[in-house]
Amino acid sequence: MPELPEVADAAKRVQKAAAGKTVSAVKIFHPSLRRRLSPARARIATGQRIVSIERQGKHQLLHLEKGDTIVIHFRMNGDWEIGRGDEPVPQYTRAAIELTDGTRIALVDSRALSSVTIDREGESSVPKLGLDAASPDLTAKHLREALARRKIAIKPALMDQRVLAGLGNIYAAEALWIAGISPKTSAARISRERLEKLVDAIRFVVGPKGKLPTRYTDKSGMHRLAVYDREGKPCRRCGGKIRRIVQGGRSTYFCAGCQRA
DNA sequence: CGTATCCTGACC
DNA sequence: GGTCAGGATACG
Repeated sequence: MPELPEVADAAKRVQKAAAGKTVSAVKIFHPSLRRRLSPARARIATGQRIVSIERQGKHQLLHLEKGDTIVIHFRMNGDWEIGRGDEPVPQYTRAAIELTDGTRIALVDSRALSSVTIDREGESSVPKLGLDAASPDLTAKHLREALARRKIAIKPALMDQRVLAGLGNIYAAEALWIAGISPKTSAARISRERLEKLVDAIRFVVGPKGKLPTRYTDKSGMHRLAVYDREGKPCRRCGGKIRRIVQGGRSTYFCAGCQRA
């Protein structure tokens, strides 16, 4: 569940299930995850109370009482499944945070690309991120400054977490369709007027803080998408054919009819 | 800038 | 069997 609203929702669920409680164990089940977070490192969390939960872009931070932090990133497929430690682990559980009250926060991820790290006090494995895409502080002016001197197309620029934190492949494409901007447009050369439209579109796809829209990215929400995964289908706005191109190694879907450079 | 890489599953 | 996948990083 990789896009920002899903991560925000996941962070809320873990907040509800874990805030103020004490970690009994962080368990790592998948070998590739264990390579990055050794059992010894995972034991740092044992016995510590989770004092707060924070989201930074698509990273979830569980702050522990001694100043250490568990940092989770779901990448493509990760999600939480919250249950009890005495139940069998869900399918595709790659790691789990178990709490002394019996709660188990399972990290499920069929592809096992999610990451879990533990930062000691003063360390940070979270890279430098741009303004959160759901931030009320996001303005056309801010976006213009963040995009200035970027010699890349707007679509990959929007996905660059240093420009704006939280937008992924689906929502970047959807926001550009809503704003009527071609994904190939040079990021630094978008007019102020179109940036205003783009900001509105970003607000729409990630939703206002605390009031997230129906998920686009689960099965029931996918049909709401205007361009993503709709290659060859008609554009809902102009009837043009939705096209697929590759930018930065990722699929970009757009309507060549009504998304102009 | 492009490409490979980390993984597994779905689909053709 | 091959290709693609909602992400991000490392490297040429």
